Amino acid sequence: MQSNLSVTEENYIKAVYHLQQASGSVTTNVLSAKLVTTPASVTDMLKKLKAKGLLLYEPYKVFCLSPTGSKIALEIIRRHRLWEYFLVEKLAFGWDEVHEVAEELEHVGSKKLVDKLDQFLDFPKFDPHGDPIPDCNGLMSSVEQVSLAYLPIGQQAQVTAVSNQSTELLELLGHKHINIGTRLEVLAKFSFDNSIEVKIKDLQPLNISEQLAGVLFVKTL
Amino acid sequence: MQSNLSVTEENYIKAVYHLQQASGSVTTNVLSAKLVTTPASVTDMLKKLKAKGLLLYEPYKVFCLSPTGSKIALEIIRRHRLWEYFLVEKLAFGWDEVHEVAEELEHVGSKKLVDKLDQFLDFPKFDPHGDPIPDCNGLMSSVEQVSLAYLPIGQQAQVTAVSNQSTELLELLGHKHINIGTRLEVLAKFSFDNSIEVKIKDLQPLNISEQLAGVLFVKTL
DNA sequence: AATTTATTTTAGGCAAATCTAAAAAAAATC
DNA sequence: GATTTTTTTTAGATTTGCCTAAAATAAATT
Ligand SMILES: [Mn+2]
Ligand SMILES: [Mn+2]
Ligand SMILES: [Mn+2]
Ligand SMILES: [Mn+2]
Repeated sequence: MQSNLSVTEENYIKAVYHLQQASGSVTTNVLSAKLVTTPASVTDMLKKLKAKGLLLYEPYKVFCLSPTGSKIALEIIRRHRLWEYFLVEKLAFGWDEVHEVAEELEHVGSKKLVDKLDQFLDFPKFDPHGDPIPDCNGLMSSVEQVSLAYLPIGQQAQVTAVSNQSTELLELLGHKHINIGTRLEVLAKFSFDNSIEVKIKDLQPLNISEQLAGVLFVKTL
Repeated sequence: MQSNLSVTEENYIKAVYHLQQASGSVTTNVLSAKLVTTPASVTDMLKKLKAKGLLLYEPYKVFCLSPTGSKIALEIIRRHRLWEYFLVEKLAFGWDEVHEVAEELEHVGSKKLVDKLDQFLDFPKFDPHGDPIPDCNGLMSSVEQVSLAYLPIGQQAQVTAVSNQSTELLELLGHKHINIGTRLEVLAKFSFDNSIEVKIKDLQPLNISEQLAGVLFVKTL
């Protein structure tokens, strides 16, 4: 069950996955632009990935990942986003300086390492950029569900989940009259402390701290 | 000042360093055995490392790392041992299952990553196997200085350092009459809790917990 | 000192990943 | 529908790291 792919193959698979998300299928030219390489190099790799059963590809046609390929892509993305979360939350990196390093760390494939890292980080659901982190089975929150911290001003949303079940968190949510299903609107965001002012119907506007916003997940309305 | 070496080149440099430690200089045959490769492949790489100024090498002679090569070796070893420490102390790996993973993580070269990891781990001086971790300048405790946790029964030693300056630690050391310079002998080791019984002259035998032994560094006598 | 043995290097080749230039196919335009 | 343009693939090289087999050198034996 271990796939044993080269760093290059993994980077190709991840790139195909991300381009698919945007447009359903991918072309040689688009992929070569994304990877900053030549179309000829891409064609070489496409044949290789097809031979390994990871890509559905016929010459001159658009292509997409096979089910196996998609599963591997999600493993790589899981590693990438977990490491990003680690770098920001534990090593005090800025969210804008983690990508390059995660681009390397994502290729350390030990399943045990990744699952233990996930546990150490308390199973985060979103990376520092607000992108969902696949769990150990490749499942992740739908992209509609995002951390409250990433909503723009004026956005209306409904609380769908909290990433933490501690009594401290539940106490705070009770005090602010916030529950799963609560509808709210972002009134303002303050860069000084990254706090957010939100409006809940029939209540006074209230302030959400950076810490709280980070663990509150909502779907936009 | 960034060296930008391949994983293979880094593994060669590290192997040369370790073999040098044992015997002062290295031969093609010995290195090929260590890296499980052929002497011909080693010769190829030796020429490449010489061309890069990392190795002092003349055909048919023994060779050793240049000052630059040594510095790079210490950076790789620093990364390897810091990751091993991280895996054991933060991710709850067993000390016997970290080497393979660290063998991969050591090649992620970001200086910022490594120094922040070091800080996050509180600047550990020894890895889980008792080997010293070079600091950000490549300096490390002499191999004579080891954690008390790694001394065999019957060994006499003298306390040389503690890896932590907390008041809690100093309080405990005061209570046990242990100072820098204190001479002791290991009487027994208990695998149940990894505690150690030591004898200090003119005092009753006393028990050192696993936690305390881990931060007490000694030189053997 | 001559011969045997061990070590090391060279020569030539292979696989992976890349490139440039040319050919083939598909898409867009007239 | 024919022609131009774009996209994609193929052909042939290059670089890195590795191999085997043969040649060169050094070390050990007699
Ligand atoms: Mn990558
Ligand atoms: Mn991200
Ligand atoms: Mn390694
Ligand atoms: Mn170690």
